[in-house]
Parts: sequence; structure tokens; C-alpha cells
Amino acid sequence: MRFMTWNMNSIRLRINLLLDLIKEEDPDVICIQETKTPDEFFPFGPLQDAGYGHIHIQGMKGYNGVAIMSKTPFDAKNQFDRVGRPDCRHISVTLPAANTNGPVEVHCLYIPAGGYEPDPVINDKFQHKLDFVDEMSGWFKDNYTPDQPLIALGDFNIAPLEHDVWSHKQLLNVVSHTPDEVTRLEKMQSSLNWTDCTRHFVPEDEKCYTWWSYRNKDWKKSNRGRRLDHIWVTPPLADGIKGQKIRTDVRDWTKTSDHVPVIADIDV
DNA sequence: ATGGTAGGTACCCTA
Repeated sequence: MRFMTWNMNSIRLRINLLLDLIKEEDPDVICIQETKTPDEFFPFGPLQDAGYGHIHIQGMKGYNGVAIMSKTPFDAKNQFDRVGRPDCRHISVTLPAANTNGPVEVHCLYIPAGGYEPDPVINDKFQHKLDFVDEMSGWFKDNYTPDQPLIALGDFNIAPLEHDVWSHKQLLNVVSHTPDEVTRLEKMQSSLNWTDCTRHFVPEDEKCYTWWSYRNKDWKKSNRGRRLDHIWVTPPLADGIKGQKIRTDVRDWTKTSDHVPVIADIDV
């Protein structure tokens, strides 16, 4: 099955870009972050017409919001309040068993960006981000074992490896790449021995990004990117990772998002 | 060292 994740920074504004992308990539399951819409305004019609008859969302006014869309039915769906806040950052669905792996849980995550100042004492948004990742680690460990088939994907807002950012040295004290966050994301990754689908294929010493700031005059020329968007699978699915693709070219589309779509083909 | 852009919303917040 083909899985795609994209932080769209408003699904209503960019629904036509998503429909174009669907025509090109034909994903089976689509996870969106920053839908930025209350559920009553979600563009169900065009997505159902495009073949996604099974849609699970949790949105709110103004900020955040996540969505999972599938061509095939779900067995179950859930919404989770994280760090005690109903702020629409984590939903999941269960896909029916396709083979001996059994049903596969798909978790769509939008980890908080964490604000500007990388000090949890003076910046409560950064504290919230650290708490969110800590809670996810504990929750995965408490509720699952590594032999269960799960996929976690979305905008994690953390670039964990040295070559997940344009300059490791210059970003060590910049929120998204600080040791504080990276250590916590590593702990989350070890909670269920998750495999990072992108780095499964792209060598660790090769630069690799999924996000470029809107503030750069020429994002391609300066190429000051970060790899904030991830697709992870637990051990039963690791042998089934058949490929991955980052649609960097989408960053050049008219009125596009600052994030680009990440795609993984996984035998589930 | 600084400021640069974008979206949603309501004149400011978050990214």
C-alpha cells in the first residue's frame, strides 16, 4: 500500500493541489496535518469523488487539525487528547489485515512546533512540545509491543539527524534540532523499535529535507531545509518497506505549503 | 545581527 503524509497548512486553500497530487501518486492512505478547519467545513466532497470514501478527521478553528483518508474501509478509528489538550494533533485508524501481519494501526501525528525560544523554562510552547513527545513515547510503550504492526507518520517538527538540517552546527540551538528534542524523539523511536522509512533508503550522511521556510527569498537556491516530516513503521512491517519518495518539486507549486509530501510504499 | 513570509482570524496568533 502507498502511504502519503503532507502538512498542507490549510486543506481548504490547497484542496486542488492535493487533488493534483492524488492524480500523480495515487496513494491508498493519505495523512494530512494542519488542515486548519473545523470538521463542518472539511472538503469531504472532492476527496470522496477522488476515491477516498473513508475519512477520519479531527479539526478545530484556526489551528492544527489532522485527517486520515483511505480508499479502503477502516476497522476502527480514534482521536487522542495529548498533554491534556483537545488540540487535534493525533488520530488513528486500523486497517484490516491484508496478510499475516494482522490489522495495521495508522497514527497521524502533528507534534507541536514549539515556538521560538529553545528554553522550556521561559517558553511554554517548547515545554509543551517536549511533554508531547515524552507522552507519545510512554503511550506507545504502555499500549503496544514492538511485534505489533503500526505506522506512525506526520509532521513531527523535529529533524533528528545531523544531515536532516542544512547546517547542524548553526541549528543546534534552533527549535526543531536541539539536543533536548532530538533525544526525546530518539526515545520515542526506540519505544517500539520504529524504522524511519526515509532513512531506510537515504544514507545518513546525505542531506535530506521535507520543509523550507516561506521566509527564504529563493528556497531552492539557499536550500536551507529541514526534515520534519516522517513515516515510521514497527518491526513486523520493516521488511515490507518497498520504497520512499519526497516530492520536493511540490515546494515549487503555486501557492503551495512550506512542507512537501512524503510517500512510502509498504507491504502491510 | 536582523528580518524575512504565510494562513486564519479578527486587529493578533501560530508556524
